[in-house]
Amino acid sequence: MVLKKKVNYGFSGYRVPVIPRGPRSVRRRGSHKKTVEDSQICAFELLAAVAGKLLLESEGSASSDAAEGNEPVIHRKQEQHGAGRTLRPECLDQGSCIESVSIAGQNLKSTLRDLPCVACDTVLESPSILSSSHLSKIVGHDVNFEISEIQSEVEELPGKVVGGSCNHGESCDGYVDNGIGRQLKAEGNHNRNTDLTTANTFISKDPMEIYVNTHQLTYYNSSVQLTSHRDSRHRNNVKVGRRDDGENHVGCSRPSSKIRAFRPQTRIGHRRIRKLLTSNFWKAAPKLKNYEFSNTGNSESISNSPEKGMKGDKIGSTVNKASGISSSVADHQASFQSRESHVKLIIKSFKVPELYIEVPESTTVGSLNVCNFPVLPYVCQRTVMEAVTAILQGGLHVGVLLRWKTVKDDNRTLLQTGISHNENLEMLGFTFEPSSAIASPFLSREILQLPASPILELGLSNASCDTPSVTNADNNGGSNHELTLSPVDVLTDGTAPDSRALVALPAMSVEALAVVPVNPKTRRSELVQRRTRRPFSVSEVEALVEAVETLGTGRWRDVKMRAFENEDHRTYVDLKDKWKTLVHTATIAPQQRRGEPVPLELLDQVLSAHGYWSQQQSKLHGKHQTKPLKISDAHVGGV
DNA sequence: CTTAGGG
DNA sequence: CCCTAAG
Repeated sequence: MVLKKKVNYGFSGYRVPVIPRGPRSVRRRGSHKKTVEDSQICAFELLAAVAGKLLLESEGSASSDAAEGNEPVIHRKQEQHGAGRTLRPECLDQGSCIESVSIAGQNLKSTLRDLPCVACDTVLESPSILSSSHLSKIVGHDVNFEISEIQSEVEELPGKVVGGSCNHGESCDGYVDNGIGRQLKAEGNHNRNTDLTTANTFISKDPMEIYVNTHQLTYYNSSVQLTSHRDSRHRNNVKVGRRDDGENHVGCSRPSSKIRAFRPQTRIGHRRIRKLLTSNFWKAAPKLKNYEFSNTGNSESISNSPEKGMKGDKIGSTVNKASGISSSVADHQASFQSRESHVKLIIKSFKVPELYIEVPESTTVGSLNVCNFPVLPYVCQRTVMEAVTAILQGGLHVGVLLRWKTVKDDNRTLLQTGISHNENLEMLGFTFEPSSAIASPFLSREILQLPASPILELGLSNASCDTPSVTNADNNGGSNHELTLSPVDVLTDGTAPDSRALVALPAMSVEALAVVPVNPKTRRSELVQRRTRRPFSVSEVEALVEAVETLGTGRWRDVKMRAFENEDHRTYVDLKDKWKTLVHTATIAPQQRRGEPVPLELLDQVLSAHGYWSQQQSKLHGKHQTKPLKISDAHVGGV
């Protein structure tokens, strides 16, 4: 808030306003210098949160996934890099300290770790290479981890849970019966964890390794990457977010290929997510036709088909399309004997898309089930874990994208589709779409804002002009969420410089979010809290009045910049609203006024300024805007 | 993103 | 304060 010299006008002569109001397009926007957020701290916070959780989880959990490590693994380097299970405090001060955290009790490790290593040595005759059994296993395995932890909640939430993977083209129609005897089923998933009926049986023996970089949490190399940043606009909240840094890669063993990441819809950043979560989200839910919410009674049955439910609107055409083919799975075995050229694909890693966790200040620490991790007392590990869990537990649908287009025909061969052993695999991508529509709800209990269901896209291309745009954007001060389109820097894993890689890319599924609310009315209060009320102080009013006197009533942004630049909790809309109320207050009888009394003098100023600008506005009507103020000529007569 | 208004 | 239509 900035208090400036009072401007007297109207009675004692008005001073020509500073900036004539011109076309907005012409007026410069002023400096959008938002301080670069301290992403490192946040990253660490996230790490800490996760780490704490993981550490706890790891306690008492066996660690051997070898039993299931039958999948062919190629490119699996550094996987042991993060074998350690401790988080070193020293990292706090390091700018690029990479630590690993092992997570036990979750199957992520084996699955995620292997996921990137999915090598299609065998020829897959079906286009759905990605849906090969390997992937299915991996994903399915992974996806269902920790269901036990949220089981109780699952039971309360209608929704569908798709098995982590589907085999042989079967549709992934796992679902959750919301009845009393609700069960989680994963149809079509004949791999491990096929039966989700007893959800709580999914206890991974394999620790999940997380490589953490203080700057960004990274599930590196066959890992899921999590990065975080802080949104300056929501400093009142604790958030754990992911930044769109592209460092996930899926590799294709094919030399000569180059990697590029493409992120068709990365634009869906915090802001948008927030928007969805805060308003549209709830309203949209009722519109869904493929879901039935019946948490209130009667049948309570819910069924939703990802393919149907995902179609429809707004975001993610890619996603939607992808879902269309996600349920098909190539018959890995059948193609095994083929002697055709093989297309080798390796998914080295992929990152978890948006992890958006927002916790209001008013939330008590206890309610968050705070972890005992010293670093981040206010971020509850559980919250973070649930966020992750919610994203993956429901399973993933895999879609194939070729040159940004969804490959819909599952029956065509890879060759026919254009994915051949000889050609450069151009922009071959995969989409990992969370198949669980009920994932988010689990978080709602303690996370006030749900993370959007993510879609992981694995893109492959031979483009060589990879440009790490992330860096620039990050330094751009503020618009971290706007990182889009730019190719993500390719990580070739050093040892395989020529290998192609699929880059995991995030995307958001709006539809998925829309499906979440079981009971909109209830959820809303839980998830989207109103900002805490913050009555304007007299000094703030003074600053506001002063600014408005100078700038007028139609330039709230400028008013904000001028007088409340450093008060993030006061948006220009707030200022506008306050002015509105001030005018109203000044208009009504003193007896009717409430709240902290505003000095009469100020109210008088409000009144006069309001009157002046209103008049000015009317005067301007039809006149040149470049000469809005002619007051000097015709001094507004005194009173 | 901003404005302008209604809720 | 929130939500939205408009620009």
